[in-house]
Amino acid sequence: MDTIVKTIHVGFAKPFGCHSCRMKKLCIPLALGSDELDKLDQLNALVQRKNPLQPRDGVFFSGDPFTSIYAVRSGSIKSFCIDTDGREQVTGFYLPGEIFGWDGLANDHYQNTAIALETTSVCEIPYDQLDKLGSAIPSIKKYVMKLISHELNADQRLIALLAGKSAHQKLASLLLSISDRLVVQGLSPRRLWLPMSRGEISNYLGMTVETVSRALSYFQRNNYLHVNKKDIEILDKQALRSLLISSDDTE
Amino acid sequence: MDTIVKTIHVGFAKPFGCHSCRMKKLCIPLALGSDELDKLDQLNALVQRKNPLQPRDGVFFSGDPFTSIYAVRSGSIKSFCIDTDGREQVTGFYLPGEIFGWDGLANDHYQNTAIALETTSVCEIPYDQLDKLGSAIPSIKKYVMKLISHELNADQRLIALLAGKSAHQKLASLLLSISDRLVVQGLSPRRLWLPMSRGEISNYLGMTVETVSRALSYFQRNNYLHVNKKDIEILDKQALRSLLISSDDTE
DNA sequence: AAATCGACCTGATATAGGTCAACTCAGGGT
DNA sequence: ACCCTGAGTTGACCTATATCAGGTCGATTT
Repeated sequence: MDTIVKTIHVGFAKPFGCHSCRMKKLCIPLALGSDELDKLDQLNALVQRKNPLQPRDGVFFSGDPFTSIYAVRSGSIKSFCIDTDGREQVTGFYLPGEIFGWDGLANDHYQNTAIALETTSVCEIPYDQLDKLGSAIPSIKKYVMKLISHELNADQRLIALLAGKSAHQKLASLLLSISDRLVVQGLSPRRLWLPMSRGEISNYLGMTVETVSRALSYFQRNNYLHVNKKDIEILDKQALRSLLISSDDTE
Repeated sequence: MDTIVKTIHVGFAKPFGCHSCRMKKLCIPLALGSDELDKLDQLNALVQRKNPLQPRDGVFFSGDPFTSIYAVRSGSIKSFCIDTDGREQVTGFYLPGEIFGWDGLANDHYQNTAIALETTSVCEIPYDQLDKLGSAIPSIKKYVMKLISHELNADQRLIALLAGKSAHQKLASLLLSISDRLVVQGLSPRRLWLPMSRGEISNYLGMTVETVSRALSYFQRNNYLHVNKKDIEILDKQALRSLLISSDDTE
């Protein structure tokens, strides 16, 4: 089966390429203006679709030479680094249509390790080729800058969250963020499946597993959510949002 | 006086340009390889040296259209954003030779506000011109990417700090970071002047003023530091470092 | 089906750091 | 010289969250 797919891929225009990818509305092809859609082939040519990853499989590891950025096609990715005292710090979760791997740019080596949280497929986009394409197509170049800068903004939002918010606020913020990102994929904003463990959530948000668990129970008790393991249904999105806009955390 | 300086600037090579800037070893000119130093004039041509800023003066404000990045020439800058609940969150401090303003790239508008912490002079580098120069000089383009990516890495270090470290560790980390950054300026790593208030430090590190104050007192009691208002002398750098590598926080 | 294991939840207790309040000190204005 | 004002420090107290210690449940192995 695998070899058949490979056979089809090799050679001419890839039938399963960016053209037919259900993420094309979110991903790099978005860089192309409507008058440049003919250039999609050029973009498509440099994207390497990888074999599916199993849970815990790595995409790249801290210290690896930086070669490429990656787009999530399906599944999900967590990235993390090991800080000075050997502790693992989760720095991001990436869902379908999202791009990761920029952190390697500064030192030509990835700072983070990126692993699959579930069965996941990613597209590899070699950076030097993307860069060349950027020189030829200004809209690509501009879009690349935007993607990086977007990552910067995401990190700064996380900084504000970690520096200033309570456990309930942090968790509400993460759930709402995931919900929003499911919406742009065309999925329901109410039902969500958390691909990461409680431990990974707690690490990302700078708290303990117990606190995450208790916060989820609290949200459930107050009918903000219905929680069933990693399956979450948002019952009262407004309540979660209001946790964030005021400091009113009281029941 | 102002007009005289302007007159001198206009026309040919600027006598106070990048050539003579004492930060040129740290700043954008670093992008040029030794065989490209003749191109420094091109770079120099697009840099606009601004009049000195007074404390609290803004360089740009959240929401302003993104036009330029900025380099600190002397003095210091803090950048901050206002998050969902109206709270101010400090996202960075910038010392001489450091570049700020990248966060505007994502939305063509600055997300942060940047203000001077003391009497400060900055150089404005219009982004579209820098970008054009990048197309002509590959080393510039590469360097620009590195600068942005550096900012990403800095944010991720801050995330790890905020998510996982104690108050003592956070403060030690900031002090060591500032010390390191003074060294690259050729200044003493032991004596430092903190241009920001205790409140700004505490906000940046996600804690309260009182805790910052107590942590400084603790460091002083243990002869890690000598503290005199904003004047800090590092007496035992190794002790501060060891706070970071193990979780051994005990006296 | 018994045993093992890992992820998650919950309760009891401890503590780091937040909150509140008082005080000092250094400018700056009049 | 006097009062303000705002930044910083310190102490007393309190609370959100960490820590510790069992539990439950479901999946996997034997």
